Amino acid sequence: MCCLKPRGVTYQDAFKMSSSSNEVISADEIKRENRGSVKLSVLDPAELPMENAELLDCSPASLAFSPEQVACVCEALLQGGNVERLARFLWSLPQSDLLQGNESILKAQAIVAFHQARYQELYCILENHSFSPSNHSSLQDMWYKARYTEAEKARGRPLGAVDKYRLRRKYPLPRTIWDGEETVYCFKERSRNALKEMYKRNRYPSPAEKRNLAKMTGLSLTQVSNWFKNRRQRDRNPSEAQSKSESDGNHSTEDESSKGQEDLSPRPLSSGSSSSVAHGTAPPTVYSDGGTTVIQQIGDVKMPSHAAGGMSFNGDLANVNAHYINGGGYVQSHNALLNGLGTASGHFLTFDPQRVSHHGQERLLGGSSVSYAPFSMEPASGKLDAMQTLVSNAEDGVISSVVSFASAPSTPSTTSGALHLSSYSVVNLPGSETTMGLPPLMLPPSSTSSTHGSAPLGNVVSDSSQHSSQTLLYTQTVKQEPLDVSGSYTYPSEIPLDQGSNLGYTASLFLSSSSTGGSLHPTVTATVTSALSSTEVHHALSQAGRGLQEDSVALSSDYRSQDVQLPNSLQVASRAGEGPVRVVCGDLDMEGKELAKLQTVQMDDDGSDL
DNA sequence: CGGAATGATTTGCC
DNA sequence: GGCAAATCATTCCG
Repeated sequence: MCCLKPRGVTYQDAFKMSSSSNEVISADEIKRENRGSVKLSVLDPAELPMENAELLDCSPASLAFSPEQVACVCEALLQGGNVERLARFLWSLPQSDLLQGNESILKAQAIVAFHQARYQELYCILENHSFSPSNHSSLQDMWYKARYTEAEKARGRPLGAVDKYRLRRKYPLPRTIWDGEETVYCFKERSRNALKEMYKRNRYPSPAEKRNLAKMTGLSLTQVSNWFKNRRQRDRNPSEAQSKSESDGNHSTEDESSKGQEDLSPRPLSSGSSSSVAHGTAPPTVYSDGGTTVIQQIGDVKMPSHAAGGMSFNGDLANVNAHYINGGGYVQSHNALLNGLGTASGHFLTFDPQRVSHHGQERLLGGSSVSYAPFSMEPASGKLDAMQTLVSNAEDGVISSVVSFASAPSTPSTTSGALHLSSYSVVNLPGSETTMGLPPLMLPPSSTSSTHGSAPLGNVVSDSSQHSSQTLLYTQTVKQEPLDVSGSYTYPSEIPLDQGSNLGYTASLFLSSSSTGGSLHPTVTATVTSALSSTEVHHALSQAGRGLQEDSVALSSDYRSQDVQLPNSLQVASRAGEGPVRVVCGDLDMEGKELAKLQTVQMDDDGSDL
């Protein structure tokens, strides 16, 4: 660990930072101001019956997240793409959390370092920790972009393609973020050989063969097709290049006489040079505007199948610069939504990154933002950190995400009262290779704080003095608005669908409570439309809710309007091509007090007519 | 979809 | 760095 970010910021500091941008927007306001947008209403914190006093003295230590939780938060924030908030979150963590080498945290640190132009730190992180292949692509991009940016700054002018190429040669990727497979002209030799082999046998492969070849090589079908097309073209007029140069009045370029056996003479890659170029395709584009560098796209999101399910933050980062709205965090543009909460409960909604297809290739678009809530409280004032909110920006109707956590403090003193995101569940869609949900970080049920506080809903333990606290995380991907649901909110309806993509949308609701003073039995009504079979829903619900009894998940025959005792988390997912999913979570009820009115999330699976 | 022309990158050499 | 060849991508046409 060479150069990890210097510490020195305390929870209090973190709180100040976040509280400074605290804004609570009422649901009504949101409704009014965001017609056609997703809205979420949350009860005004002020109405909560809690005595803040008791929530006050919650020492920072007591709010510690488990490593998995920290990682999950990082992932969520990463996915949202708001680096500012991610940075703040990291700052708020104790050193110990940062030093444990968790990949998500490291990744988060790297991203923050990158965005804050602390490149040495970035290199250090990347060079000294091994990252999983799924993260390679984005981290590689970061590595190179950092190099480019540095060089650009040093030279005071934008770099050309060749300049970048040279930098890549000069600063080869560390093996920690690269599988070591050399590439030439972006194609791995292995892939090229496979193509050549096939070409030798058949210059006109059938679609099926191309598909197969694409699968084998990890290239896209288009790339395979282009390769054959180019190859045939070269074979047809091998002299083209020559004539070109000749017309330029130049040397004869004798060379190409190689024609005949070119199959056997692949150009050796930079003789022995260990460097490499690791872009699969679609080289990143960096626009330099004045002093700032705007990343158009980080990483080729068009990942080869094996990398599917990898990070999605790359795309998100893309537009962060362009869309980020100062720390104040709140709504902006047409599709935002938001709101914070206060004291002991928080509810949140999230929208997620989006994707668009581009020439048949899937890419991620950035532009989402994240908000996270109180990771700390201010002991002195006892004021709970209000949830930060932020805007989710959407492009072309695709709503991006907002993730927020509402933390709940608890009792004074030591062991008890720790805030628990009691459960994390992440949807991992079977049928979807490119799920935009949270990464698969499953928190082992048992691993959560032993002491107390994170009793699953439904098994609520009543612990005298304590007040209930809730943590709710909602993350979700939304696209297009289907119908309207009873009193629910709606999404813009004119959202273009991405017919080409093959997405699975997921919605996950995390609700935890270290409640006390009575049972907490919020009810979630999940209305799932057409996307899932009742079995799937049942499975999702029961799986998600650890404390949930199987039989408490009542599924109606048409699996709609199922009322369930709120599990720790609820997940509903749709798979690509299965149609819209709608989830309505409402009527959270706690001790008779309505805490959250309605939370609606609708998901629509594009390309449903596959 | 394949072919031709052309654009943009990548690579090797000097 | 300049330069040109090699290679991959894109566009237009039939």
